[in-house]
Amino acid sequence: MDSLSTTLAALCDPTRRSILARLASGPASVNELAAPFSMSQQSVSKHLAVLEKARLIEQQREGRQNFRTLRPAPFKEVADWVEQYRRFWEDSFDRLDDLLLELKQERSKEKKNVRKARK
Amino acid sequence: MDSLSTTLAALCDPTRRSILARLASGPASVNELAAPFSMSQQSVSKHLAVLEKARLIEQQREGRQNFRTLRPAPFKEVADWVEQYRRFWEDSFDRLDDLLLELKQERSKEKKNVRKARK
DNA sequence: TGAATCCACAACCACATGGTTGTTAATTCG
DNA sequence: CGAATTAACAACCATGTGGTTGTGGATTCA
Repeated sequence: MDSLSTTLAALCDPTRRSILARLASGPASVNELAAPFSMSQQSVSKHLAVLEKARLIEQQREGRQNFRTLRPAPFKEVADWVEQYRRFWEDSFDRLDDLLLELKQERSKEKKNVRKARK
Repeated sequence: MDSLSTTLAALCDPTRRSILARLASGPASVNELAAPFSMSQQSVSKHLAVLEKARLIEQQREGRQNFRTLRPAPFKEVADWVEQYRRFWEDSFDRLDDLLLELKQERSKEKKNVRKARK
């Protein structure tokens, strides 16, 4: 699977996003990360494995404990991807209507050209 | 499932992102959307259903054809979410090291305080 | 009207995902 | 040393996902 798909798949679980939010305030051990959730440590470790495969976090052993830290790159990848669509949500509703109308007119023009080309 | 999770789950498939990219240049029918892929029309329709459940697209019937259009709101939701993490990827690597070092030091300060509190 | 086109619905299948429990290795502490 | 802590590994299970094929309804066109 491509990198962006892996990243988005890792991010689509609320437990994992919550873990990332915790890590945004600094590294944490597995137990610390698991504490807020009503699930087993093993389940949280599975989530951590998913986040690590997506390179959203990295490990750093210290004795018995295993600390996790954020890795920034995939976040930027997501931001860059969604940025392409900014014009859609930033235009006012009126301007969006204009945009869609414009696109629709281009569309029917193309259709006419196709018909013309067939004749 | 919450709205953001549904959106990210819809976005984590490359076929669906490709469909959205096509729709960014204007509305399209199911056949038009299915054409670039080496999969059945029914599979593409399933992907469209996922995108529609996430409110990333909407339908508009015209005779036999069923056109799809982009809906901007969920894109903004994703952009707003990832924006929280901007400071992590925008800081230079040196500054990031500083940041992590800083967080780490805060952490060990907390630890010391905990030990102090126990005494 | 009859044929062709567009597309949705349903059933089926292989595989991934998110949870569980049981266990064990490594490390720290008394 | 022996006990407790931390966290990983493995097996298992229910459910969801992404594909398939078969089918049929609505619409258009000759």
